[in-house]
Amino acid sequence: MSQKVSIKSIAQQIGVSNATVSLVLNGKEKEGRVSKEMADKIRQLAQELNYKPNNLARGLRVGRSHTIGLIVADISNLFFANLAFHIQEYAEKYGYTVLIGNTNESEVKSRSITNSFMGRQVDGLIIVPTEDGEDNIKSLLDGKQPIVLLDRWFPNLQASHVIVDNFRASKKAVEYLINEKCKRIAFVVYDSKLSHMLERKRGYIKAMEEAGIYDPELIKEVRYDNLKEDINAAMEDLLDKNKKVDAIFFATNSISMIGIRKILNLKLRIPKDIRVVCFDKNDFFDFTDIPIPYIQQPIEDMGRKAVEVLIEQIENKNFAPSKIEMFTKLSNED
Amino acid sequence: MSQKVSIKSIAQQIGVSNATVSLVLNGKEKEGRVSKEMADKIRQLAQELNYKPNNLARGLRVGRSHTIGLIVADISNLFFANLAFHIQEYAEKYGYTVLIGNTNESEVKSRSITNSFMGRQVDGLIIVPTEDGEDNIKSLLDGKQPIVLLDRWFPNLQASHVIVDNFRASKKAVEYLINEKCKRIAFVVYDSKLSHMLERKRGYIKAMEEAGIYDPELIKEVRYDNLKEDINAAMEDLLDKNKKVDAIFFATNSISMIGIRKILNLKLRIPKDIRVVCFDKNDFFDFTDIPIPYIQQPIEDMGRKAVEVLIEQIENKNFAPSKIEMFTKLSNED
DNA sequence: CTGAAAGCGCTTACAG
DNA sequence: CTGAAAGCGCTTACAG
Repeated sequence: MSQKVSIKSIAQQIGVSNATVSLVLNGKEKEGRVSKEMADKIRQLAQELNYKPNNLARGLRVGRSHTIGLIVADISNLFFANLAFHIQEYAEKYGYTVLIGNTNESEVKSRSITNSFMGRQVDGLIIVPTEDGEDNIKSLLDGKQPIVLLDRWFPNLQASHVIVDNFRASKKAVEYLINEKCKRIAFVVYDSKLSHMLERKRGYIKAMEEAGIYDPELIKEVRYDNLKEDINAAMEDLLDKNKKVDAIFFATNSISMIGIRKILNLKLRIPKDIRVVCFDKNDFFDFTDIPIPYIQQPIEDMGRKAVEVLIEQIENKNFAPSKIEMFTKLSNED
Repeated sequence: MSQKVSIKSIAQQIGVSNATVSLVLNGKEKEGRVSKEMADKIRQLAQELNYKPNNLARGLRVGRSHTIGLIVADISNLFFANLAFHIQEYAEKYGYTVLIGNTNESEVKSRSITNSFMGRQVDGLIIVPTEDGEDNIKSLLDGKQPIVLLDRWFPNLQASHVIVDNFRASKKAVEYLINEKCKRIAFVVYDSKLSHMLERKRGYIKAMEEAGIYDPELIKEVRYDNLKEDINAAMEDLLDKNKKVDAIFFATNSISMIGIRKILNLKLRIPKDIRVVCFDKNDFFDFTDIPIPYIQQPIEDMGRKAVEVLIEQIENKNFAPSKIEMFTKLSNED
């Protein structure tokens, strides 16, 4: 029943044109110079009939859907879930609805989601790109599609992005450990060519080199699609007495999650036997006396900025790309 | 550029009608009895021009958007994030895209999301309803809108739902504690009239009564919008020596998260000083030697069922409501 | 085998 | 002050 109420049906009942009803219902009665009485009559009937505008039709007509697509690696990862939450909140504030897609770090999946979202006429995309995603992003850019990359970006592309100071953060985290007298600091990181991983690795190496204690053997690269096994193997290797590793820096929350569990399973104590620092926090940090300093990302601000930059682009197609790098801090500093 | 490729432009370039192009591109050439040559020609040009169908327009015409709305309390809560993940996966399998909204347990927010989603012509809704949501659900039902309630439901409404065996699970959890010789078992639960909370409370009371150890003072109700303070106060009261509480059953993961932290802050040991059982797990359970049995919900299956039931309804409007109650188990049983 | 037309619900020039 | 018409991109009867 109520589904059937359209501008047309209201117009017919009152005996007025569709245009008049549309004008009034969009609060543009002044432009249309509709009489106050008629406007009130229309509004009242619309209310009575419980009229709900069809935004699909509106979008088709005005060429804008007021929908944005958000493409993340995995919404069930806390980092992305929090990002998604804030992105939705801010998008809503600006009158946009958010479609969410999960790539699971697969570029094939990423493309199919992109296509599906484009088919749904999203006005723009916020994308956490995958490792082989550069070509796809490039063609979106070429097609003048408003996009903003999030968390990761491609140095060769003129795409807007919102990221954190991965190099600096990583370097600081390692320097903190060095300051705490650690000499053999290991680094567990994704085997990935993505910018954020490369930068975190570069920060680690830089700090180690400056301290004159860099040893490539202390870097362990793990694969996303074999994560648990790779991390466990890496940890067993690193924690071998002969390696004399006295600290481990984990490059992401998903890695630290598994890595720390392994340390505890091996009955090693943190920080007595080994020190630990992580990029990003995990929920469980709050539930333990174990001191685990971590690099804090400004998740809400990242989400907000991503939305704002995207909407700027949507509403002004000639907007120059915004490249935003946000600051992180170590959880134990002020 | 590429945005501009439509069925019409393809039709014009080839010199054929829109209908023919539409038929071919939808693989309905047999129905239209289009010649193989023409069909190939059309397909090829569509490919060359990188034609992407406009699903908004299609949806407007056929009266189905192939979009479903998912309304949860908070996507940054792990339970809902996991549900959302699986719901998206299954929805995609059936060719549906998912819109996600967060109510933060506010019925006002819930209504505004519902309205927004309806305006976007979702084909159906999967809803985790809020406390005062019954009226709103009822009117959706009256409007023949396909919906399925998730996690919580309203006994008085003929609405499809996917829930778990809250009463039984709760009773079993308490019986487990009783079996472990606990006598003063407390229960921390939301102050809520929602079905799942009432059932969990009923299960607790039933088990306590059967054992002849029920004491209303052992039940603490906490408010969603003052969660941390209420739980901390409740815990301090319960853990007062005079109360002799020897076990606590937490009714949700969000409650146990704060409650357990409080126990640890008070330097009490689990299970030595106090035993704990939870509804739902938290990430950090894996990172501690503390034994915390919890009631395991079949999250993926819940998501899958919700999608399947909804799509059944969408595709067959006369489908009778499906009321699905799924089994949980205690994490330490087989 | 294919075209012409109508219509989904809406908005926006244009005309009077 | 208001109406008639066109058109967003698509699909579906209908006609030939």
